[in-house]
Amino acid sequence: MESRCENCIIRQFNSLRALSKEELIKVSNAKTSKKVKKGDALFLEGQKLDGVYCVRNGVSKLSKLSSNGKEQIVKLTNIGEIMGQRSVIAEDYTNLSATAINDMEVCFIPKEIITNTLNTNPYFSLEVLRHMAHDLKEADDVIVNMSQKTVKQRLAEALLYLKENYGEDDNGFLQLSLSRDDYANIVGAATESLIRMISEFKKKGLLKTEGKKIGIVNECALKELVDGF
Amino acid sequence: MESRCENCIIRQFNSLRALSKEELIKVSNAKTSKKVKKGDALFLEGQKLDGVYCVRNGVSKLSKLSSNGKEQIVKLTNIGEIMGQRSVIAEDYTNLSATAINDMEVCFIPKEIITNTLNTNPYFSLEVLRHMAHDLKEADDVIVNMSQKTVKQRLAEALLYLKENYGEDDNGFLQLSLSRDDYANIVGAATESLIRMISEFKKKGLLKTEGKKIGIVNECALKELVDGF
DNA sequence: GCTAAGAACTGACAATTATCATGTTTTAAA
DNA sequence: TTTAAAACATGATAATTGTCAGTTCTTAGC
Repeated sequence: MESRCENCIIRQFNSLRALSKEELIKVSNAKTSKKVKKGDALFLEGQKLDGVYCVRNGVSKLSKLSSNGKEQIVKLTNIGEIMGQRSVIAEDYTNLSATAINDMEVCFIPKEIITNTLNTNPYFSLEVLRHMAHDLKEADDVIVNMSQKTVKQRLAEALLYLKENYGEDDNGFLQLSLSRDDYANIVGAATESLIRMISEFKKKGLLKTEGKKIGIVNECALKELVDGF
Repeated sequence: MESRCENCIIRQFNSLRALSKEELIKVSNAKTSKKVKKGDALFLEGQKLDGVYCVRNGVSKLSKLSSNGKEQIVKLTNIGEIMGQRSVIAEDYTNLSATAINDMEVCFIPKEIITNTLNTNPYFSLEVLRHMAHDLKEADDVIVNMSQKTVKQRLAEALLYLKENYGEDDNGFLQLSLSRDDYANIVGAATESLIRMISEFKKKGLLKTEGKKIGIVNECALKELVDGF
């Protein structure tokens, strides 16, 4: 009982919305659905991708290993996002690994369909271009944050981002629950440093925790922290 | 005595090579040439661009101010590169400032020409897409470097990059001469720290300096430094 | 429910990097 | 050529962040 792209609301959020009905039918016929368990990899850095992944459900982290063996998370995906575009377009190995943070449903679209459509439908190209332009801008922002902000500021920013993008549960805890390790790899700090910072925020009444769950208590204070007090 | 894009070798290096003869003629008729003095800005962060700049000569830095007032250099341009694409495509304000590092000659191409061509020539779109994909990959690499490598490693990497991309003069000094401030803003460190590091490298026989000029003496040692000794 | 594995956490300490203060050299303009 | 401004450089010190060594808490599998 496969669902059809033509009826999929999610495509409104990504570049597939630029496709004509005929093109969508082609995509739908070629695509395969896939379930990915929490913790499993969708693809690994350095692999060659045969297509792109469209996220129907769940969240994944895009990360890269540095030469010292530490992981750096470059981006978290949202529902509707397409992963692996960069690599397919540049006909290049992926520069990032994708790992499911919670259980995911994704659709795999073979690269031939994508490249064909890019060659024939300029609206699609343009749409992909816009998305990539957006990613590039965000990447620039991350660069500046990494080099100019303290771990404290980057953590504050990350927490606000998580609330903004993935929401919170009924008890005011962040919906997306990451390990402390993941937090450290987003912020770009040692896990111990990160944990200490969370404790500090908790002591100051900015956060609350319950097991691995984290909740934002004083959002304003966090926002002030982001641009140095 | 304006030169014509049709005869310009430089376009081989950028996405304009995907244009047909007729399209090139249109571009050439619409473009204006411009000289930019060392230190002058081509555009500023937050501006709306009416077109893109094609670099004929000289080098510029693309940078962003962080909230603490420090500048972070995100990228140095090469000859043939097109600046401002991201902003024109996303119909967005620029997220970066562009400043000439030495005297430059650039061609300004109005955005209407660019967007029109994007809408009608899928090869052009694809070519732009490839370039943007490449930039995105590089940006990811910078993120990882910023968060996982030490200042020492990032400096070593920057120096090797400068040699690789802009060459050295007859006496073995880097052709592109940057201020210590610029180095600090590339590497993402305080200027004093950066200067200290250069002194250290010099003491260890990795570099030589003469005024502001820097020359690489022991390239192998620098390369080893990049991935932790 | 018990238990082992792995997260989460804490402390002590070391390394890295920033800041402030100050002196020296270079550069460019009068 | 002089001179003021800017760039370069160094020392002393403080702040930030990482590392190592360990303890406690959680959780999944038996």
